Amino acid sequence: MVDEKTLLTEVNRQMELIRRGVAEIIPEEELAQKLFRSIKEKRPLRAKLGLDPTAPDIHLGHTVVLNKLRQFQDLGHEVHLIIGDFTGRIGDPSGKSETRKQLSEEEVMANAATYQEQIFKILDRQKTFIHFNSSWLMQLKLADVLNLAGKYTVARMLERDDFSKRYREGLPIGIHEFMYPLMQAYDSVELRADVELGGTDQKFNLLVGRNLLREYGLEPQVALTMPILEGTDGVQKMSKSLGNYIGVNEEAYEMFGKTMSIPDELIARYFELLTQVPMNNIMRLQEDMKSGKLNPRDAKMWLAKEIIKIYHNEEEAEKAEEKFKLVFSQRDIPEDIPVIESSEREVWLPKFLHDNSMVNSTSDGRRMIKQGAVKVNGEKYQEENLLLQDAMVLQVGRRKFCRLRLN
RNA sequence: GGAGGGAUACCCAAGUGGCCAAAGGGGGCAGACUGUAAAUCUGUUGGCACCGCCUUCGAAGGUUCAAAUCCUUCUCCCUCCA
Repeated sequence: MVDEKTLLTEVNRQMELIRRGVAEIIPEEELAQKLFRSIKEKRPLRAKLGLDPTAPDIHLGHTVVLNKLRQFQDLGHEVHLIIGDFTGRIGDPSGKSETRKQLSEEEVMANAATYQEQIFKILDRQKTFIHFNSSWLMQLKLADVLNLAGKYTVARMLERDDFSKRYREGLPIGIHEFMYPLMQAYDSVELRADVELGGTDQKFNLLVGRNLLREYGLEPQVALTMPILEGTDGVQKMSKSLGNYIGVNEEAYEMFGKTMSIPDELIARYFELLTQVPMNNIMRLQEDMKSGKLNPRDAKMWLAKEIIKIYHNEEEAEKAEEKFKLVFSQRDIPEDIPVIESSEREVWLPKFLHDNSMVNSTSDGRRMIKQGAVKVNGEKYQEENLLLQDAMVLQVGRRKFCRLRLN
């Protein structure tokens, strides 16, 4: 039997780790209580995360929440992922900007599979449970649905910014839209979730879950929100459609470069939300950058390596750094560049570059040449015609290279 | 059901007969600088063997020497009224 004091120390230790990077824990004391009981009774907490099955490509923005889940696992708790296949299959006819397209069962399953493959780069497979919410939502009869709807009021639904704003402005709100938070909340009921995680944009939904559990006479879940990560542009949230993302499946060198392109101000935030580097070290790093002791560039290189270590490995991280330094610091030509074959001797460069997808069009090619962006064997080349030689290296801009092979 | 407003390049947005391949901003790309693919500054940003030609301003027709701009029809979006 463990004494109370040891228990409390452990609770505090876990709480401190869990607090890292979070936006809000609602309410914090309740989480501490749940932890206390969990440790005392040796019964892991059930941490829930809902996933949308429409976008199976995971980027670092998604990993902010996943990392937090992983942390729960490392502290001995369980992760329950809910694949929202029900809504995906029903489709969303209200569709504000774009109508959510209806997915077939096969598509949902395929997406879920890719999801998992990527998610387990972060989560511990042993402590992860996957559920499809259609398995219970599909069973509900109209009476059940009405019963569910009866647990909430329109006024409470309108608390959500999005709804109240649209209501005020006279924009349409589909009645079924009120059902989505309730369905998500119902997932928590089915699961008996202890804590549900999500981005800050999910706060309302997480709280509906909390209230609904109470309505069903169960212990309310704790809502834990994580910040929305800015993309490599440093302003807008990371998203695939904005093209400011770093995907977890990307090559190491690509990850390295993209990380180097984030604004300096974002370095500490990325460390905090994307790596396991201790907070003390991050604070020190921040001070050193401020005092000029540490070049932000070097901090970013460290960050890039830390990120690559997670999704690839240490060796890849080192190699990516080497290559980056070679290309950008020494302005040298890397070894592993694509080889293009040609049987011609003399070519018109704009077209040749276009044919080999080094530029977007011949016009673009001409512009590049004019702007001095084209190099042949490392020398700036401003002519439009070029005599090809075997093993010649062509370069457009800083990072597009190719080596010729004549045949 | 009625009245009105809108659709322009990757995005936002000017232009309401020729000077429009189409202002401005964002984004992208490139150059300079910085031993950063940060910041800053500059250039560039439809295609084509290119001082010329071809295609592009929601779609299709029409008027004109000349249309993003005027006319007709159509599609979609929005606002107000019922």
